[in-house]
Amino acid sequence: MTNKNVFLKKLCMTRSEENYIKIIFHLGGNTSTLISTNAIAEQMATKPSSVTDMSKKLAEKGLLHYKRYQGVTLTELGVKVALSIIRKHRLWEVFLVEKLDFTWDEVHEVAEQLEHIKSEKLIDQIDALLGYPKYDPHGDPIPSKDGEFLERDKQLLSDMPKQSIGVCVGVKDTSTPFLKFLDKNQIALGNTIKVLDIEDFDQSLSILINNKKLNISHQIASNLYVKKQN
Amino acid sequence: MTNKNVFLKKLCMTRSEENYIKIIFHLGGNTSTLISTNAIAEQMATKPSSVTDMSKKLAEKGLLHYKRYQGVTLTELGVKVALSIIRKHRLWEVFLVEKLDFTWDEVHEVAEQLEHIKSEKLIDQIDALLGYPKYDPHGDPIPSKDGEFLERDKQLLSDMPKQSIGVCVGVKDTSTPFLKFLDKNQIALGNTIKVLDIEDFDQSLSILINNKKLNISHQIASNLYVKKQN
DNA sequence: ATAAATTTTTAGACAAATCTAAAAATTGGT
DNA sequence: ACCAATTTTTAGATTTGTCTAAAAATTTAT
Ligand SMILES: [Mn+2]
Ligand SMILES: [Mn+2]
Ligand SMILES: [Mn+2]
Ligand SMILES: [Mn+2]
Repeated sequence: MTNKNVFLKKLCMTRSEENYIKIIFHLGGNTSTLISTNAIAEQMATKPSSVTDMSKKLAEKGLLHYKRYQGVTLTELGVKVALSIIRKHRLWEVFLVEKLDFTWDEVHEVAEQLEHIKSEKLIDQIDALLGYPKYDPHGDPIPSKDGEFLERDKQLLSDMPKQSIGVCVGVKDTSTPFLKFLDKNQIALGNTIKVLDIEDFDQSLSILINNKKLNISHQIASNLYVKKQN
Repeated sequence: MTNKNVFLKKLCMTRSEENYIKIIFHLGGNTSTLISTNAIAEQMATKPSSVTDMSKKLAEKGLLHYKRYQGVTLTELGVKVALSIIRKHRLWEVFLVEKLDFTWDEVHEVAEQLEHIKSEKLIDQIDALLGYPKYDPHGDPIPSKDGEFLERDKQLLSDMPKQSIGVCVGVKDTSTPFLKFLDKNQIALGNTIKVLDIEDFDQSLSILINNKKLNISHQIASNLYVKKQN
């Protein structure tokens, strides 16, 4: 067991603290970019004053660097914690889809709860049961036990040129309406998509998927990730 | 969906409230027996004054009957809530043992967390995945979705007469030391036990299990449930 | 450079769940 | 029936995480 994992074990984090760390990570706090109080407040659906209070507490605990009026960045330890929560969230999502017949628009809400369960054995066994999956149902990468993960080579469908071909590998928007729309139009991860045409007027696309022609708006295309075929 | 299940859905219960309801049920609050403030405090590892506060809140919510200085009993709704938590707890315990290779002494701690996850679909799918089990790893019955469950025909091994035969169906003590002791001596649920002799001096038993003779103390026998063979 | 707008922090309050200490009610022994 | 012991409740304080309103710092615009 690494030295960092020992710290992880001793740290006792409340559910609220864990949610702050996770959201700061998603806002880019893993790099040295400073994350603003307001940005965190918006994501947490809370007030900036609450964020300030929590930032002080998390800095005290060694999870982030906080300078008044500047913003925060995660410490190395903070990144570790963030990755461990994201790992749990995404593994539970896979579990729900693979083992319990959940649809990909139902899993997020439940995973938000399950990600806070404290048991190292539990999540490692779930990982094993699932065969150590690399990606969650939305195409997002699952960090390994020691925090490693590969960001996939992907781009937005809306950034693909005419006549190019790609494989659908993820979604940017994970809202139920968007995912239901994809289901209705039989667009799923793994499908091959060819961009037939892009309309000058509104950037809407004509694509070939499942051997069928389909017209989709720019907004749809800008929320679908594909891996370009060379 | 029954009328009561509709109530269950609307009720939003905190983790602490759920734990109080569960413990009151286990103390016998499903009958009309009054449960004392002190008894609840002891089980909850909290102070009587805290129990009084919570009793008022839960009575306000319609989950229990509370009369000052008298004690509490669960309402019909309170019993429903208790059974739904116990159902979740025990199903998760089965899941951990059957699907994730947990041992029967490891499951309780994790189930204490998992029992509070809010998702009807989640627990119903776990139930289905497990093949609708009737008993948990410790031999305790699992309430069905609508709160029905059979208490098993069982008695303590220490209450069995000489020469009688029974099948081990449950444990009274679920502590790790006791369960580890049973593992070490290869005593498991489902095993047939014959009482060969009972020592007058200390009530220790000589039993036949797995075709081997074994001596166990009265304390061990008084924490093992068996179903008597006719 | 100064003023205006925005962001962030502070100060003080609140709800939930807990605690301690003291008061009130109940129970039990004689 | 009385006193003493026990149980239970009340009153007031504490911690966590949040809020509002006001003050302070920073950023943007003129
Ligand atoms: Mn998610
Ligand atoms: Mn996801
Ligand atoms: Mn248990
Ligand atoms: Mn059990």
